[in-house]
Amino acid sequence: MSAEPVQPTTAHNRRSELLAIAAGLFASKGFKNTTVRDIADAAGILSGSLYHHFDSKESMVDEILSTFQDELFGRYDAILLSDDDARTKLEQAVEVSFAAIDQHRDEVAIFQNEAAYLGGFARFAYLAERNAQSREVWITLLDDGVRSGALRSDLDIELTYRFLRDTVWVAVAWYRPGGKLAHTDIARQYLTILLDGIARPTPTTQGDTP
Amino acid sequence: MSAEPVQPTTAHNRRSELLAIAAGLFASKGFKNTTVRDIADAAGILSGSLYHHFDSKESMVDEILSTFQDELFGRYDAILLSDDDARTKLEQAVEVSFAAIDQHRDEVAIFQNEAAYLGGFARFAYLAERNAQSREVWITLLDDGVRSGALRSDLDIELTYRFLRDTVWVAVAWYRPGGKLAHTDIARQYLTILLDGIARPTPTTQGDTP
DNA sequence: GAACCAACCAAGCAATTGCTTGGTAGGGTA
DNA sequence: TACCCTACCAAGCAATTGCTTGGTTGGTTC
Repeated sequence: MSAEPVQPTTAHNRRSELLAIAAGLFASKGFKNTTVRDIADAAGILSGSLYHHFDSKESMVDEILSTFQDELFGRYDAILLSDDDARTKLEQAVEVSFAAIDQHRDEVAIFQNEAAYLGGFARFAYLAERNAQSREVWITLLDDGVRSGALRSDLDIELTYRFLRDTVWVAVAWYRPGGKLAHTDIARQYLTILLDGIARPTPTTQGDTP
Repeated sequence: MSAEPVQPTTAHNRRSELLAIAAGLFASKGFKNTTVRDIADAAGILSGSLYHHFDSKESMVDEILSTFQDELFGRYDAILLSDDDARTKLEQAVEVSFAAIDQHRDEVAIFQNEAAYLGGFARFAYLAERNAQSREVWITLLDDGVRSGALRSDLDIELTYRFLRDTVWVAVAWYRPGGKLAHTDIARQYLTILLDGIARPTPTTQGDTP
């Protein structure tokens, strides 16, 4: 009756194994649409047995999302602190984001689809904080880009930020690893489309060096 | 206990009134997270009374989505059939999309968030069809754009299509009517960012007219 | 070989869910 | 007056849901 019972690995990993299974279901069916019985079935155990590992279904998403975000923002911070120029930093941020989509597709999808709903609960208040933090990262990068002359000076930073953020993350809806394009290729192409619009035009006329 | 009982209008409109209330809840909380009691409360009636107007909760989303899509694709078709040049058509398609976000925010949001899940049911098979149809619209516009020389010829059409589609529709996540920017302004700005990347560079060198 | 432990089962409970059923209030119509 | 119709109520049922409880199993440790 149950799906493939994943092969038993070393003791301490069962927890993360179950989390990965749950993440896959949450991502594809939605949090509310996924029952604890669904998760248990996919893991080859009974639903009650899940509660040996986790307090609740809620704490499963909690752990999935918070773990992922901690890692992601660690990488953003590293970029911000580096010595590279503004344009390079912006490119790196985009690349890191696409790498996250590649390596943590389920987590990104869950965050994309459920953050608005989950954010309403006190327990998930950190989602809103992370969202604000993310905004600061992009705005900083864009501001630096404009100030350094790497980006056009007539940009509506706020709108451009949303454009950039949305454009990057929605790719999770269609990207599948192992496809024709690697995530690095997609990041490159996205950046090309983006920067040839955002970047200052090639020396034609238009002098606006600050 | 119940929220504001909407003022009674003429008889035949009660149905669409209830649909609008349901759409608002589906959009903000998600389909599965919205109970028939939620909808009834918001309308100031009891949950059972909804079934005087509708067969099921499912048929409510069904009517919401299919009605919206019929209208939207009518507009796309009108654009495709017009005599305008490729670039104008592309701009119009983007503008129509942003107008849809402005005038049917709930419907767009529901489609964005629930289509993947609902599409799994036979009843909502038309969602996948509409999706394919939408792809044809954008691909056609992009192909025409490249062929006519309005767009760069080195574009990965498939990737550009996804970029364009995603970019347009995710705006529903943050756009609120009555804000600083009208939907027409946003469409303009998006097009500027987009086209200055997509459109062939201003006559510098680069001769690639086919 | 006794004690311990992580991982799980078997059974079920309380709450929530979509939906049904039989009835009623009030306005319009002949 | 009699009839009908729309919009609703009151009560509740069957299924599903998250979660609990007490027990079992197989392996490891001392």
